[in-house]
Amino acid sequence: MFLPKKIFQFVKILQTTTVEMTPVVDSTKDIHEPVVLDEIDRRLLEVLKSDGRISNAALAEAAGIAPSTAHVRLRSLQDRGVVTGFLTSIDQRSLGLGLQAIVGVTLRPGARQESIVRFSEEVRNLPQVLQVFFLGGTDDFIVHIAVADSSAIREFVVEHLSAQPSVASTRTSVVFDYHRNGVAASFQ
Amino acid sequence: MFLPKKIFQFVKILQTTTVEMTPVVDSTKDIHEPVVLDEIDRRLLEVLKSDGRISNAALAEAAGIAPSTAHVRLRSLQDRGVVTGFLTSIDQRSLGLGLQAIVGVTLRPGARQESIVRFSEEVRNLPQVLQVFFLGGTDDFIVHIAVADSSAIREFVVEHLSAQPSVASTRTSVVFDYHRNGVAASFQ
DNA sequence: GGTGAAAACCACTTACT
DNA sequence: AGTAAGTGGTTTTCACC
Repeated sequence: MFLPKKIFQFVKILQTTTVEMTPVVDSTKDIHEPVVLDEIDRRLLEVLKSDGRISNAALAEAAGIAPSTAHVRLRSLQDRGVVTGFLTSIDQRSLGLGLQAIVGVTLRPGARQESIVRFSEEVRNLPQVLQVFFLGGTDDFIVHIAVADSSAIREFVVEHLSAQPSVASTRTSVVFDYHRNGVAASFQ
Repeated sequence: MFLPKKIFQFVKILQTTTVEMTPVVDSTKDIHEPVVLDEIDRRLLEVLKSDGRISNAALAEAAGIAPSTAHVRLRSLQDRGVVTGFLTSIDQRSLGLGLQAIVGVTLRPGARQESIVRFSEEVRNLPQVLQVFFLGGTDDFIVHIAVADSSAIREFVVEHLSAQPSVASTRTSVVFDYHRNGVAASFQ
């Protein structure tokens, strides 16, 4: 050994330290640390929930704080993952999609996990699809779609759902009325 | 605005258990005049759909038009009812609502219309409720809720759904995963 | 309907408490 | 963590094409 014993030990400590720190940093990505929201945060969210395009000045006034504070607060909410995006509510009829439906899908028990994953990813990226809920219960997932007419519903179900080997059955219900109170973030 | 008229029509359809969609479209009162969207409108909507807080300047550039034009266009889309609002997507866990569920509700055939109307209006304004779909099919409507834990699901179902005399049965499914492509406007 | 220019307005940073 | 002030940029109007 060319290094004195003391230095060798020191290096060892450094190596140990490095090895210990790395997993801690990595795991923080997955572990959801609890977000603490105070009264002002909640007031900001309450306003933003239904008016995502409000100006910072108006938002500040609604929450009773200075505009600069509101600005910092909102960015903090985004950084902490509380606010995950700003969306525009669009009347589907205007897009020529005057009919909405809920399709419940039951998968075959024997379906391979990989094919289910690939299938669900395909489904949720189809243009007709507004939302997909993956469930534990009777249905394995339900799909909320907007289409032009009833034949387009049938077309969607036959082409993209029933045709899949993983799918055991589907159950379609026409949406007669729809009401939304808030927008939940997609699961990460 | 809760538009009792529409609900009444919906209830009527349910009671006759005939899946007819024609009566739902109100042909007597406000006929929905067709909205014509050109290519620029569609480009604006495509951008706004997933970024409701984009600056007017950036929106204009994305659509290849002048900021002043984009401004007029967007206001026109709002005036014509194509864009019905700007919303903020909020992570429900941050609000202490770490569990989501879908509850399918079947109504008793003999339930009186008035009680059903009052009931549905109550349900859709509950704080736990994210969305309500009124359906023609097995379930009469389904409710998407976000709550703190599984006991809160049970509490919600028992207190606000099962307790109602109009309700014949409920079917609850826990949401394991959720994906949203766009936000549809609540039916008017 | 689309645009450029001007005025009003706002976002965002900095310095300070 | 909150605020006030400043500046650089943006929204919004309007006359004109």
